[in-house]
Amino acid sequence: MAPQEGTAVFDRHTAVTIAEFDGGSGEKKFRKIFEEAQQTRNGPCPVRDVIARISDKWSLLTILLLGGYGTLRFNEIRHRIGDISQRMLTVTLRHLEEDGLVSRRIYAEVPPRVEYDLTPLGRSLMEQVSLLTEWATLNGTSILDARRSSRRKGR
Amino acid sequence: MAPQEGTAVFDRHTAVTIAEFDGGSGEKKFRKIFEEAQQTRNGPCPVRDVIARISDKWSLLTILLLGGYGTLRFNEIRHRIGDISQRMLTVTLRHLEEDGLVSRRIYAEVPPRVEYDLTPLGRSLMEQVSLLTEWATLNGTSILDARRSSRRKGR
DNA sequence: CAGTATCCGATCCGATACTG
DNA sequence: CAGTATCGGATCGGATACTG
Repeated sequence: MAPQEGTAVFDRHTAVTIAEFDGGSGEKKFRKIFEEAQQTRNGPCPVRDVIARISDKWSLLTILLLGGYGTLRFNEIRHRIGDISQRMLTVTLRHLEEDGLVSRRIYAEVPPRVEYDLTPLGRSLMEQVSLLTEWATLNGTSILDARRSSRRKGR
Repeated sequence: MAPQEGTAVFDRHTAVTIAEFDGGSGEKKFRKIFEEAQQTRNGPCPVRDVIARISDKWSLLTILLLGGYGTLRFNEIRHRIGDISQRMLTVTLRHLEEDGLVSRRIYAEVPPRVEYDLTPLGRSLMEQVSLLTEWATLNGTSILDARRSSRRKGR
């Protein structure tokens, strides 16, 4: 069980940690995932790209909203989210539409009516995101506690 | 099956979409998830908070890396990610540590040695994130294709 | 109703220089 | 080795005013 890939010599405690980790369920898989997420340096990579696109203040929330309520009009989305500006909702929806995650249907009426919905692709993403969200509701207080106690101890 | 909550009258196509969606697996659950993600307006909410914290360029990638390789030293992380600046790695790791997702062990040696690892909380998050990443590797090309064809069509 | 257009402050993030 | 400190450009995102 010699160290590889330039990792330093382990002390006893670390060795145990690594051993436990290696004994667990498929660390190779996670390594592969990370490596795939790394291809950006040599060319475009979907993982980093997806991360970049959903890493903003409103995308995930919008996807969750459309996932939960189905077809919605512009101002329905706006008011359900509540504290999103008109500009940012427009920008967010355009991005999601460009990526094929949200569909946009315009009805030639006066006053205009525009309906948004998740595409099948968007719905499949929403299912993953909802799992992440469930994790957050379960473990969010742990994070907030850790954050508070870390701040109380200074820095 | 009357419309509720202020939604407009549906045309036939939309009605079908909604019906299919309602007939599916538990849209109420997603509604609940979204509503929980909404509590921020009335007070702090874990979901929006977690979203805000991982919504940056490097957090998810760092979590994936530590998940895949276990204990790593500062420069090991740095070089495996490759294109992260020293400053951003420090900032990212401090945030993750504050939130109790990453542990930091300092060894009183010269030259200094600092080892990072996921905490159990961080590991459980990593498992969710890795699912999201698997989705991205599977569907990333669909997104890139959609984006490209949307850009080709102008705007 | 569903946007656009413009402005501007906040923050993110990289580059660089320095340090225990 | 593993940081900290400082600067400046880029981008994000809110407020406001206007429009088909």
